[in-house]
Amino acid sequence: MHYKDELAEVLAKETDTEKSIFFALLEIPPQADMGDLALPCFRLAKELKKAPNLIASELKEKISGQLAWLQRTEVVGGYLNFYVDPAQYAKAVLQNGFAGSKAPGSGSEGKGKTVLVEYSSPNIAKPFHVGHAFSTLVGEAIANLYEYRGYDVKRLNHLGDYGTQFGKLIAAWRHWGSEEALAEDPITELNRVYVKFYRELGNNPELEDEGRLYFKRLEEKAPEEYELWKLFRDLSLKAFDKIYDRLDIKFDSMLGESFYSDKIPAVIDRLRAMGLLEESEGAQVVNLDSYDLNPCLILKSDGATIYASRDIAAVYYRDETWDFYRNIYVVGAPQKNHFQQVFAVLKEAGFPKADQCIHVAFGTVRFADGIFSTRQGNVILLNDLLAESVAKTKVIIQNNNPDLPMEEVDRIAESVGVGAVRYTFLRNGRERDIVFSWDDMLDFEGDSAPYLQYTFARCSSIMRLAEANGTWPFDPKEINTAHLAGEEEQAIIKLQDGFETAVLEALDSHEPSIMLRNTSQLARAFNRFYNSRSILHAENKEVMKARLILTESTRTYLKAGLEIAGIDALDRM
RNA sequence: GGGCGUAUAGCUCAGCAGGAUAGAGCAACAGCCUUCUAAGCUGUGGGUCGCAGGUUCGAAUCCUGCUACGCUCGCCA
Repeated sequence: MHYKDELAEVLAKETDTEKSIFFALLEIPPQADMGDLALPCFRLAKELKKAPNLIASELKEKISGQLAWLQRTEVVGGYLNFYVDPAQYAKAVLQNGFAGSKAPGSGSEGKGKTVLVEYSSPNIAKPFHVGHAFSTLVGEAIANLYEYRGYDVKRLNHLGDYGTQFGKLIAAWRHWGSEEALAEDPITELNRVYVKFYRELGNNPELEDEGRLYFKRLEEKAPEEYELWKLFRDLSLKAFDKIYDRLDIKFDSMLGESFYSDKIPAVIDRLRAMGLLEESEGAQVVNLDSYDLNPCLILKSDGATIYASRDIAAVYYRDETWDFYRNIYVVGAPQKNHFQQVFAVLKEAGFPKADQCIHVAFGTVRFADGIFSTRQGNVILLNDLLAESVAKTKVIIQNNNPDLPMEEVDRIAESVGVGAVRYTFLRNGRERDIVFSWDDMLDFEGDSAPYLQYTFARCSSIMRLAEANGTWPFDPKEINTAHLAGEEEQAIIKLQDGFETAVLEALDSHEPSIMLRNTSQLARAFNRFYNSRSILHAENKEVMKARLILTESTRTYLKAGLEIAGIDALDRM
C-alpha cells in the first residue's frame, strides 16, 4: 500500500519530524471500522508533553484536504484513524495489479540467482510414509515460492541411500530375505527384514557389528555388497517415482548421500590442511567450542564416513555445480544441531557461502500416543492416506453432482483428495508437530484445500455463465469502482492488496503458511460477498460488471495461492 | 545437567519488530437452498493468552525466574 508512505510524508512535513518515525508508528487497525491506517499518539505525547488525543486532533486539522485518497480522519482515544476512499482503493488494487493479465504477487528480483532446495529425501528400502510428506510438501511449496519471485530453483532429493543402516539391511537380507517377496513388493520385503533386524538385536547383539562391517565393505565397493545395495536402491527409486508422479513433483537431482562418498577425501584434506581436524577417542573431529557447539565428527574411528562429512562434501559439490545463491535444507527439526555443526565447520574451513546455507526445520508427524517409527512398523503410508482422501472426495462429488461422467469424477477427486492432504501439511507454522488423525486429515470443511478449491470453482462458474450470456470478457477499466465500496467488497480488495506482501513474507521466513493464510482469508471474504450480493443478477449492468471484475480477480489470486502450494485449481467440482 | 523449541477457546491453530473489546476453523446449538455450485453463508455460547515477578502510559507480544511437554548433546541419519 503506497498510502502509508504518502501519509507518513505529509505528517512529517506538518510536524517537522523525521518521516521514518511516522512510517514506523503507522499501523493497520485491528478492525475495518477503525479505518485503514491508524496513528497511535501515545509515544508522541511523551515527547511533546501533550495529551494523545489533543495531538491526534491537531494532526487531523493539519493534514485535512492534503491527500486526495483520504476520505476522512477520526480521533478515537489516543488514535488518529485514517479512512481511505474505497472507490479509489478498489481502483488502485484492481487495475494496478489486475489479475487477468499476470500472476499476482509474482516478481523478478530472483533473476539470475540459483536457489537449491533440498527436500523429501526419503531413505531407500523404507516405506514412504506420512512423515515424509512434511519435507516433500513444504519443500515443494518453498521451491515454488522462490520460482514465483524469479529465482532459478533446483530441486534436490538428497536420498538416504548410504550409511551404516544399509550395512544392517544387507545383514538382515542375508539372514532372512526372500527373493520372491522382493520381486513382488520390494519395499515391503526390505522393510520386513529391517524391522526383524531390530527385533533380533536384543538376543543377538553381534548383528550390530555385522552391519557396520558390511557398510565398511560397501564403502570400499566390495562387489557383493555393492551389487546388493544397488539393487535395493533401484527398486526403491521405482517405488518413489510413483509417489512423486502423483504429487506432480519433479526433481532436478536425485543424487543421494552415496554420491558424495568419494568426494570426502578432498574435504578431509582441506580440513587437515587448515589444521582443523583433531583426533578424539580414535575419531577425527572438528572442534567447535568457539560456536558453543559440540565437536563435529568427520571420520569414525574405523575410518568410515558419517553423515556430517557427506553433507559437507555435498555443499562444495553443489556450489561448484550450481554456484548457488542459497542452499536450503528442508529437513526435520531434530537435525537442527547437525546443521549448525555442518555450517560451522564450513565457516571454519573458510567457505564463503556458509551463511547462505539455511536449515528450514519442520515438526514431527506423530500419533497421539507416540512417534512414527519404521523400525517398529508403526507407520501410515502416504499413498494410503492419499487413497483414503481421494475415495472420500469421490463420494462427495457423486452426491453433489450425480450427472458428472465417471472420468471427470475421478480426475476431480484425485486433485481435491491430494490437495486436501497437501494443505494440512502447509496451513500451519511448519515447526509445529502434527498429531496424525484421520478425522483432521479428511476434514473438507472450513479452512481446508477443498474449501479454497470450491471457492475457486464457484468463481469460475460465475465467469463461465457471464461469458455464456455475452457480458464477459470486457475491459476491466470500464468498471465503476464506486460499486465496490461496500464492506464485503472492500474486505476482498484488502486481501488482494496484501497478497504480494504475504508471498514475500512467506519467502523470507520460508513459511508457506503465511501466504496460504491470505489465500484462505480471501476465499472466506469472497464467500461472504457471494452470499450477500447477487453478481449476475445485480441491480444494473454497471454494478454487475464491477462485481464480475472482483470475481475474476479473486479467481486469479486464489489460483496463484493454490498453485504455489501445489494444489490444483479446478474450474468445476 | 547444557542447548533448542513449544505452552492462547473443549479440539486444531493464527496473532507475538508492545497498542484500541485477544481472532479463525472444527465440534455444540439456532437459522438460510423455486434465484449465480449449501465442500457455502448468518447468528449464539465458549478465554486467569502455562505460573510468578519485572519494564512500560499500555504486555498474549519484551526481560527474569519457575513448571510441563517435545527434540537434541561424536562414532545412526
